[in-house]
Amino acid sequence: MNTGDVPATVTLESINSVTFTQDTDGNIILHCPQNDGKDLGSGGTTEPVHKRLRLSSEDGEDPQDSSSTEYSVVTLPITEGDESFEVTMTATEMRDGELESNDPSEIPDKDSSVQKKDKDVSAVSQAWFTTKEDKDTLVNKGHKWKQGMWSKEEIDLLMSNIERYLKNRGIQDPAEIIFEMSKEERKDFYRSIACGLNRPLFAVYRRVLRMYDNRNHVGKYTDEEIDKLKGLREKHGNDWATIGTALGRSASSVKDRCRLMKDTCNTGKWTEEEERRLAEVVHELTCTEAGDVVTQGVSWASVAELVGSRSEKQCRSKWLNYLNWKQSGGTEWTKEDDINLVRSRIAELDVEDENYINWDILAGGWSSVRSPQWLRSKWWTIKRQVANHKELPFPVLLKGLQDVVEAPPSAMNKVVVVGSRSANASPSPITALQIPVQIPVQITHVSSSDGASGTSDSETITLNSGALQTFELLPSFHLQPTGTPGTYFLQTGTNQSLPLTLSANPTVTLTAAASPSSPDQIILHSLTTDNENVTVQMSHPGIIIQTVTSEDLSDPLGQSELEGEQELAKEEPSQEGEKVSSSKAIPKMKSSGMGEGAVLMVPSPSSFIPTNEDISADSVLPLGTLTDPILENQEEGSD
DNA sequence: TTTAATGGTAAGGGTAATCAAATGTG
DNA sequence: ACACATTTGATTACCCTTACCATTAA
Repeated sequence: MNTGDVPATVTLESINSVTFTQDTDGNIILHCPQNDGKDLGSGGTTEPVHKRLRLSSEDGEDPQDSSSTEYSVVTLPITEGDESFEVTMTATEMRDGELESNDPSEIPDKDSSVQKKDKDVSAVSQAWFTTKEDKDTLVNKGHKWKQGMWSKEEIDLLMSNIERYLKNRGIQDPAEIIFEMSKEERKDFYRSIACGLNRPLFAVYRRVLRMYDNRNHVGKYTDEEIDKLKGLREKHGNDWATIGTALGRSASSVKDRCRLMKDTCNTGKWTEEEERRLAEVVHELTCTEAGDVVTQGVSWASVAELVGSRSEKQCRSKWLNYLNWKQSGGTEWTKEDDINLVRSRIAELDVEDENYINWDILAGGWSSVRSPQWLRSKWWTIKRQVANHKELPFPVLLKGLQDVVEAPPSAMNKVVVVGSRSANASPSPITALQIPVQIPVQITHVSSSDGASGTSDSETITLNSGALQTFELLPSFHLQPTGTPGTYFLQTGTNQSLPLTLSANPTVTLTAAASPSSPDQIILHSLTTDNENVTVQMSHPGIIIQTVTSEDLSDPLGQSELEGEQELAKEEPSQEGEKVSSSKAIPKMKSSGMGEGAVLMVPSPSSFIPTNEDISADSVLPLGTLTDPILENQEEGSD
């Protein structure tokens, strides 16, 4: 909730090589390399220094109650050729009790000088609790921590923590520490790398083991492996470690694989008899009756046992994604449900992170929802319509989707525009502020009325989009090649007027209008459609229009940017036609040789203009560049 | 000897990506 | 009927937490 924003801005001058990162709660962590302040008393200490910034404004502060003021980074303009940078921060009032605890008996600090301020997060991240009591204790003290899938931000932080640890000790490969060192030798490794992560230590530990175990993420099991696995299972039972070693797979991997191949398993379509049995068993084990909605508290292992012909996962999947819904009188999911989900249900929650969505509540009493789990996966298919959904902060993504779900299905196409902050920006992925809206444009031909890339008022660039559209950029926009074939910056040479209007019949014309935000480059800023016109507002530096033509599909860049594009909005007969306000603004593209379209990835509607309030989580300084082995590393390394 | 911290295992609920069959569409 | 695109159901590789056990240091 950013309702209490105080317009306090502070300019900091950074000292050399200090890095800011931000944790999942929006706290800013100041990372100071070891040798910078090499006093720090205890000479032996080699811990990296992490400081959670807690800036206090004079008068907002009331030390009496434990309310405090949190600051978050909102902008980081980086001036080139200058060591310094500016950090603009906004102050946010914290409600007391949320994270604060003045309890002096908290987990003791071992390193008093450095980490004593980490009371909130560290109590969690520095505790190896696994028992119910441990958790209850912490919960009772008012602590909260994150569960579930790790976000990209968390992984990034973890990686940078690891990298820093390695650097400090001159170690190259984290696997050395994790798999070769004795406990003694790697003392405090896990504690160090858990800093800033609001997760229990054991969760960090688990994740790290998985990440760096080369026998994990091996990929699909071959038939030979399956055979071998069956044999090994006979011989070694549930000794997964031994079986794993013999197979060159991690213990958890072979364990999971075995779960899928219960001895007498049917595959493929369920028979009516099987379905009947499944329902019967589920209701019996959960003491419910036919027609009741049952989505939790089911022991699927037991269910599978009783059903006999299916594995636990098959049973669960069948039940949650189909059978329970069918039996309790569910209705079909419609396009309106899509809109309802995105524009109302989720939006009303006003949560900052997807992880805070309670799908159980959301799914309640919604007859076309098959189960909370199913609804969640529905959300996933919706958000994948946004090509760069993974990089977008949740609120930004959500806002952008509000347009996407209402757009006529034909407005979606396999189009990708990749945004970038500026032409010469570092390769860091800066797509934080960009809301993709996809416009079916295929740029098959680019011509310029005069060769001089300049500011001639009459310059016209035509993007021939095949059957449907032609883009004309007026008067002095131009496309600047980026070096990647088919990828351009859309650029203005002088102060251009914005927004632009894009009319779609049959020529799409970008027309300049009022005041610019950037003299050089512009970004599409909003897109609205009424019957005939598509209006695009533009501002902010840096946009790449990447075209994806049939020929380009073999291009590696094109490929990678296209991933996850399969399920773009479907055409819906829409019986209640009048419900949806959007009409067919954009005629469906004939597939006459069109292949794929081009995609524009644009920042969001005008309400979303990246003013400072909207910039947050991703506006952190670049961290180190340690790659995530899970994502990056498919080949073998050390073993 | 106890006890707390740390490190570890198996089980099982879960997610997300992929494959394949079914269905829709011009 | 067809050629195809899209949707949906099924599968599976991988993720995460829980419950519990083992070892070690204090």
